[in-house]
Amino acid sequence: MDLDRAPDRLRTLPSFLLNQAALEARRVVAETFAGEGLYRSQFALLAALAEFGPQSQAELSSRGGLDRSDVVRLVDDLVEQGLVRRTQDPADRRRNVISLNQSGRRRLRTLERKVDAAQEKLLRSLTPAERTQLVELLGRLLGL
Amino acid sequence: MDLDRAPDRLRTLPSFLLNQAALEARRVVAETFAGEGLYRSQFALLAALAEFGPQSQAELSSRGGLDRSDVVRLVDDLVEQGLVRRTQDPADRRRNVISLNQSGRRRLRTLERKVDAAQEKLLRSLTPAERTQLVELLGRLLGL
DNA sequence: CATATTTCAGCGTTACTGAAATGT
DNA sequence: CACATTTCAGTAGCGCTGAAATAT
Repeated sequence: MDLDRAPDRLRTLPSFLLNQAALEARRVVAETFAGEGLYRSQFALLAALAEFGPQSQAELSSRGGLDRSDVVRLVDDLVEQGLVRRTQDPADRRRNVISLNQSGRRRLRTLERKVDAAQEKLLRSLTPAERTQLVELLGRLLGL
Repeated sequence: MDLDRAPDRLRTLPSFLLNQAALEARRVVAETFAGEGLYRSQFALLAALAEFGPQSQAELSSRGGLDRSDVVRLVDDLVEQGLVRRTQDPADRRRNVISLNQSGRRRLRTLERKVDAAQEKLLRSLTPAERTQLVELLGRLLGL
């Protein structure tokens, strides 16, 4: 990337740095998911399901920071891969209830290990304290 | 976005937070550039030209963190808009030398003001010290 | 009726790939 | 010859829009 040659105007511009850092993150994490035949955003879906249990696509959408219409396609694919189940909610027949199955739970555990390894690679130039700081600052920026 | 409802697994995952923060940055900054009829990456080109003077597209590519092939199209557009000149380098006829002209310099000044205003908006939940810290951490992550 | 959920078809931007053409 | 630069055509992923269908 050679960003050390970038103009000062960019090297200190938060929106630019965030963009470049996100790109780098994407590159590092992409390797993991390419090998798994999954999209990165599907990890968010699986994680939300593991943490909050069966839920509607609308909930998955807001919890994973994903568009409602993308959730449809991503869940389609997860169903095809046998990682989740999609059933109609009897209490509100507009809703689909998505739930993790055994295979999904197993797959998530594998992914978590690989995703964590990717973070390590991404953050290798930061000390543990700095990593915490970064997470904290980003969280605040996002209103978390 | 409602990311406060996100699972812990994501709320503390650096690659996820970087991605979401970059998205937010893109949303905020996009307003500026939509109104200007320019792409965000063209700002990077103009800034590099202002700071380092006339240079080849290859240099612009590495300095702006852009792909060589995208630089072609972005410069095409900047030429059309009359903001830069593209001339062949007599010393190495493979190269194009891109240079800012008056109109480009003026336009850049306007953009800088608007981009700075957008940063303010993006970072409004952080103190000045925290903003500096964030820039520092991202710079380190990127090897700057 | 207004509102919520899912689904579909399609768009714009972005980063990228591979290869050709040209020149050093 | 190996290598660098520009250009072109095309791809994939991502975030998003608008509208239809269904249900509350």
